Amino acid sequence: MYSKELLKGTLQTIVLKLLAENGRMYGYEITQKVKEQTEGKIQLTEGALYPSLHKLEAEGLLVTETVNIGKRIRKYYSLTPKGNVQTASKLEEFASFISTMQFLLNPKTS
Amino acid sequence: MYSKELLKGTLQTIVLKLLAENGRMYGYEITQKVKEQTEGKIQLTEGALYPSLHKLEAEGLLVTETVNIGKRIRKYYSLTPKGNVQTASKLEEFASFISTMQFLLNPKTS
DNA sequence: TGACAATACATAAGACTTCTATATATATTT
DNA sequence: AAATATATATAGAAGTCTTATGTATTGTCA
Repeated sequence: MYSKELLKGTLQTIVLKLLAENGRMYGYEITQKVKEQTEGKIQLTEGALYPSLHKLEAEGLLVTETVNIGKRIRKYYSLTPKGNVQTASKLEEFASFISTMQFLLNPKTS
Repeated sequence: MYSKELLKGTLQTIVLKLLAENGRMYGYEITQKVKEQTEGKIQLTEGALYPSLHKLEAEGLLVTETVNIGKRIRKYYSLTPKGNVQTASKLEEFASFISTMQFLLNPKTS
């Protein structure tokens, strides 16, 4: 598990990318997928995830779909066209940021 | 310039690494060095840098040295032994975080 | 069948980091 | 003489995430 600060600013990017890849997902599924794909190194907390999802929805990047699974409600999130565009630009920005940081922190080798 | 959020959590790492590399530096020098080395892509603001330096000092990772340049005061910061240890571990953590993120955001190619 | 863990949603309060704006003062360039 | 660069610093605000908590259903194991 990484120090809390590092993850800041990357949560939205992670969520958007996962949705772009998987079509539609629900909150709990996202936390599990991230945990699984990072071998537990990144674990999203619900207190961070849900506000973030709601914010992305309010911004028009996501839409929701409510499905009843037995007596339980499940809320699926998926990207809007606007969300797709944002995802691409967020990923680009992150990639560029990483390469800048790598250069800054390791000027001799990269 | 990157979105503000991305930088969060990396400022301390940047500062520590620069000090490890350059021996001792003063605040303004740090902002200029980062700007120069990243071709303006990362620009530290004073409002972020000074509180961060003070915090690192309070934690015993940095020590200060005040020097008079003419009538102007200049405050040099340098790493303590504890600061050196922290720097190494921060850099390691960051490298690991980056590789996890790259895997997560681009599972096909990396 | 009873208890516990996993699934699934969500919010409130607070911590922490960083930004914007502001203040102060000297040195250098035009 | 004015503007810009150098140099430190703080206050207030914004934003993100954590911790803690709450609710309810479903599955598993003893």
